[in-house]
Amino acid sequence: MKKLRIKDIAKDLSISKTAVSFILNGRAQEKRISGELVERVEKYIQEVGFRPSAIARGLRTGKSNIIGLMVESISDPFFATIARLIENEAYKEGYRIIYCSTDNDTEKTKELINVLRERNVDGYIISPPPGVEKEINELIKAGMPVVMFDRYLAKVKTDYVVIDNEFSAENATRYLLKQGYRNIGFITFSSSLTQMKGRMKGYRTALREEGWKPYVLEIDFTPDEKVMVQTVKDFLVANPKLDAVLFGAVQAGACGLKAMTQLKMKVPQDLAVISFDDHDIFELFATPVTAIAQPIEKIAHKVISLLLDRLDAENGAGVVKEIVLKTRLKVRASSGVKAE
Amino acid sequence: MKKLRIKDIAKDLSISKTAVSFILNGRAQEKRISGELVERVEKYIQEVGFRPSAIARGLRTGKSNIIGLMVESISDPFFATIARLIENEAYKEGYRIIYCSTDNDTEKTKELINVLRERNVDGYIISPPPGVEKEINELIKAGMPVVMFDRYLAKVKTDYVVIDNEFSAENATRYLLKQGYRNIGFITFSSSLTQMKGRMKGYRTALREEGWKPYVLEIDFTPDEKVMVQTVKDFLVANPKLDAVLFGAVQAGACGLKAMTQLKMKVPQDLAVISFDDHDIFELFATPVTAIAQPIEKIAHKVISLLLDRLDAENGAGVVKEIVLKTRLKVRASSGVKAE
DNA sequence: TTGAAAGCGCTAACAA
DNA sequence: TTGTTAGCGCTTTCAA
Repeated sequence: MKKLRIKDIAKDLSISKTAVSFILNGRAQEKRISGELVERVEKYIQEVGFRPSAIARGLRTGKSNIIGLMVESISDPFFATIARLIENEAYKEGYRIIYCSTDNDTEKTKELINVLRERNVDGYIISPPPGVEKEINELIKAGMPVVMFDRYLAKVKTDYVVIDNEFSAENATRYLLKQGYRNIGFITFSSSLTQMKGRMKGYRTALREEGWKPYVLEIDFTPDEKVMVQTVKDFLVANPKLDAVLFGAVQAGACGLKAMTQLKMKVPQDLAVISFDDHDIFELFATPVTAIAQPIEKIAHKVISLLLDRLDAENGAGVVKEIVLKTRLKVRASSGVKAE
Repeated sequence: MKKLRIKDIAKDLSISKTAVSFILNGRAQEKRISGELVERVEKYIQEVGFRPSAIARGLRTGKSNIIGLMVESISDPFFATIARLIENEAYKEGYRIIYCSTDNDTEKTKELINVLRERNVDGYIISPPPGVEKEINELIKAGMPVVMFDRYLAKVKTDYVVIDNEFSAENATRYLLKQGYRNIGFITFSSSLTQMKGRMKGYRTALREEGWKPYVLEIDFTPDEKVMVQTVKDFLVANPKLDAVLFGAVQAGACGLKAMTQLKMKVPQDLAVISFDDHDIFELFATPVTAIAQPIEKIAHKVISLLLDRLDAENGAGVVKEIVLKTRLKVRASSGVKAE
């Protein structure tokens, strides 16, 4: 049973290719094709399980019905969850997803943009590394819908969805201060990205305004987690005065908790903890960890809605929408009042 | 700057379309095109950033260079990690990935297979739900390379990569028995899939041979985790004799640990724990949890290698490779010797 | 080495 | 309502 084409269907049913095509595309009524014929064709198509070639259609129409999703790493739980939610909503609208992991690598991302481009994807959802402004702007200039999330690029004028990083970090830091902690560290991955800069800024602001000194550790990301855990351990040992720490991301938090466990530090007695991103590890840690929870569902929903809007719009351009969502501080035992 | 076509390149360089095409496909030497010309064309292509349309090429050649990846849910950390590793290796070989989450839903999966089929994907990596034997067999009959993983379908004769579920579960159960536990429960998601059946069987075998009674809870999966946690709580409360429990999957383990935390049960004093799949939550739990770790890298590597082999082979058929990998019991404090 | 031309399967303008 | 036809951009055969 070889693959059928529209032509075959038409021949089998002794009707025209055009009619089949119109019926397939739901334009039967518009083209005034008899309901009787429509039914006959649909029944036949059903029977033989005919599926028109998306490739051929794509070549002809210039639409691929594919959305390119570029994230730092699809295995990151935050991005994996977003990917899942986006997939669901996109699917309902007839779009499929091709994903790429950028590793936050500028050159790799440029290449990946080209890869998606040659596949004629209809729209892009990008959590961009720094340095790809030019490439994304070219995409936009070529009329492609692009939505950024998690971070944005100041020099790229297109929709984005982010959280209020600065406020969230400041708020969490102030919370620690209110609980009685004074020497509060900030541990995060080194990054020039907007979201990390915002978190860092909020942390520094809170401390500065209250007159306390910042202690910052920027971890270089490596695939070998042990190395990163060791970095955190060294930092904690080198700064025994610390009584609290804010982690800038879930992986930083995971490394930190492992480091603290290995150092046999008690939470919150030896060190209070708050981390960005909520995750099972924080809920289940020996002392449940206070987390700055991102509204993941809302982020995913906004992202795909914005993209679908642009996809529908046709007319390109339109107002640029910059969405900033609020986080929620989920207070748990790790940030309890300082005992002394 | 509109999109270039091969034709434009040829015109700009005053040479033939054919030459450009051959050079693009690395067949210049074979076609005895002068090195000088090749260089000139490559330089120009570089300069203007020309990328041939993958769609047009796909239509012409029948190859899409896309691999379809179908997993239960891309947000599941196990599948997300696999997806990432597969992406990397596939990318090196020039393949891109379209993913779909099946939700383990038979009808949805059938539809998704068709979706991938109409996109002309070159190969399939599937972690199949039950009931899609017919559809997958059709794929295979049509000459499509298919590799299954995590579980397999007995009635589908194609490559697969799984772990030794039965042995792993039996081994873990025996370990608990050796540590002095006697009333050992098994908590898992309800499933007729091979991997879960294997785990169940191994668990039962160990208990039967040692003369102890099984206690099984099969959780119905729901997106609302609270419901599942409650189910586990009810089960634990209803079976106060339990002194140990084996979780059949990481999510079951997560639900279980949450339930136990809420019930203020101490591990391992009130209940010893071992879970399938290793994960940060197990490492970081108040009492670190013994885990049956799957060799994720090896699984991903095997899966994509098998698929690439088949993709290269052309000749279809070939011997069916059924790979069974070993797991590793990572012993932690949650399965310490029973105190009494 | 090069050029012409067919055709992958589909859509859609146009004519009937 | 229906049929014809011209491409979409690329690969590849064949002849020059």
